[in-house]
Amino acid sequence: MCGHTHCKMKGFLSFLILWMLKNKKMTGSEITDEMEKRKGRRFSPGTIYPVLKKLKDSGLIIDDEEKKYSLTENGEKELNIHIENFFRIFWDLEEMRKHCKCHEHRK
Amino acid sequence: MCGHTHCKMKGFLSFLILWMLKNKKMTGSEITDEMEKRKGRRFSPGTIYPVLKKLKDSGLIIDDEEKKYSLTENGEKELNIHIENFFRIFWDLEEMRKHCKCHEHRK
DNA sequence: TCTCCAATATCGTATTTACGATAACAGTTT
DNA sequence: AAACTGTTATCGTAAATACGATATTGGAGA
Repeated sequence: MCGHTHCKMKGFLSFLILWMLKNKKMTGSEITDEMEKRKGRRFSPGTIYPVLKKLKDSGLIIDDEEKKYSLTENGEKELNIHIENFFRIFWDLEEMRKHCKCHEHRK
Repeated sequence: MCGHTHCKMKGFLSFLILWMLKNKKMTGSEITDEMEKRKGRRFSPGTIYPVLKKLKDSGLIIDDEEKKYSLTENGEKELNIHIENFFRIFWDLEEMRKHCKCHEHRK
């Protein structure tokens, strides 16, 4: 997939994890699977779990006996802030989408 | 602006610069100004100019006598790839926007 | 020409993000 | 209990991204 390009756009993994957990409790491996669908490439465990640990230590997510993670109240607040920022930065997303005629992925 | 949060979401600066240049020739300082509007915070010159240099060295952008940068053909191609990837990763943006009732920033 | 000023550029470093390898752990099956 | 398997977790390191300070450049005006 995605050929060799120059800007790698690192840096929205924890944001996406928060977003995914907003909709559904998930385990680490479920998160890994879902991320793969989005990115096209599989993140290594050495990427996912440290992020989960960081988010947990920061009090943004918690896990239950089954290792299913979900958002805390703070996590929810922080997610909202991030979404706000995100749409301020990318305020012209619609134009961008039109530009490349991006056919809805995954509908 | 944006209070202290945990995930910093670095990593879309060169992407955004390519996108901005798609629409309009710009100088370094114009790019800095525009980025400030998006991010809410001013990037330091030590951030902007190295990125411009990298993009130029990679043949994605060129500058004219007036130091106005614009996309090359390769730059255009690469931008399109990035946009494709972007919308695959964030395929559920609409849901996200609805979720936070993000009032359109900036018209 | 000389001075001033903003824009541009570079340097060294800090921080963040991600990787690969490997280890610990839990549940199943034999 | 022992071996197997997939998930979870940690460690050290590499790469990407951004910062702050500083240097350089190129006019505009005195």
